[in-house]
Amino acid sequence: MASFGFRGHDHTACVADRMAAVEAQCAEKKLQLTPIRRRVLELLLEHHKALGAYDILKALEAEGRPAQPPVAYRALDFLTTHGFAHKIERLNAFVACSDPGHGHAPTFLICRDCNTVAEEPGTLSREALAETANLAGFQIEKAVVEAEGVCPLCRDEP
Amino acid sequence: MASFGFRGHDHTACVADRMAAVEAQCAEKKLQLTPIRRRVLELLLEHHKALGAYDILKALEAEGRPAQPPVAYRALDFLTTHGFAHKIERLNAFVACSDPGHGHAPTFLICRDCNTVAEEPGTLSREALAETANLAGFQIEKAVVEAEGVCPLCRDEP
DNA sequence: TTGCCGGGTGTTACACTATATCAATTTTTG
DNA sequence: CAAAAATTGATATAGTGTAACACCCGGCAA
Repeated sequence: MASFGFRGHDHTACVADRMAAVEAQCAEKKLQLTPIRRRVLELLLEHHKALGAYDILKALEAEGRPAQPPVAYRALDFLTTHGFAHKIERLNAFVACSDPGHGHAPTFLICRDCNTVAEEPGTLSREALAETANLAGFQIEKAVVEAEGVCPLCRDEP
Repeated sequence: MASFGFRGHDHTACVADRMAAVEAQCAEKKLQLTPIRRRVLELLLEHHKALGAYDILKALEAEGRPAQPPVAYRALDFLTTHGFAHKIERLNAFVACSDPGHGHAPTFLICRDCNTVAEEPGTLSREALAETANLAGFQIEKAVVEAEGVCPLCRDEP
């Protein structure tokens, strides 16, 4: 069984819940959750770790729906633009957002062994960041924290 | 005149000072600041913004010292490994470190117009981060904040 | 001296990541 | 329905990064 936030959980229900939440948001905002976009999001949720665009293409091919790179990148662009997924720059890979529709300064805990990514809210003090930015006259539009290390599962079972 | 931290400064002196500091550290730690490594660091300092590996290769070629990609990546690997430069994942580019030999959780303010990068210390609360990590049983090895926005120069002169 | 060994460099070739472009199709909207 | 907009399909190519091997040069031990 996969892990989420490095703790065990009912993954099947987890995926279903998140899909339902995204569907609801898409309906509300009149966004088109097309079959491809939907499937890509499901893949991210199922694997529950950072997947590269080409991992997704491989998965699509494996299930008899081969596609070219732009297909994956367009779906991922849709998902990230609307906050349903995030790009982990450090890995050139993507993860499903754990809490669509909220905050804008997530912290990612990235395991360097298994590439599992836990998304935690609010490590970054909004005040501290705003203060730093103001000091420099800089206008922040978005900010992320990427922390790399070892997750508990990989630490215990090397 | 270029800007540093979005404020004007004596850039020639700035470059010289930083080079001297890095030289001192290399001498102390018995690191080989070879001509190529030295030149790459100088390029980063002179431009004072994020440069891609291929930007550096172009610059080297322009000054009559053509080189292949591994040359740039090796130099950059040396510089980043020893804390003389940082990689900005968001840009697939590199900047000289503004304060070699210190802290490990820098905040980068990245201008989306001109790619200038300001490195500010300590926006990220070590305590908050440690707390978040402990909560998840995660062992952090390094963390960075990458904030994207508009620098004062680009905001005033669009 | 000789020979080894390690780090650094030069070079070729290749792998991985991402986007531009245009045509074809579907969906939305007036 | 017709026009406009959004999505998809497909080809080609751009941009980023590394593997692998040969070569050179310095130190150092036999």
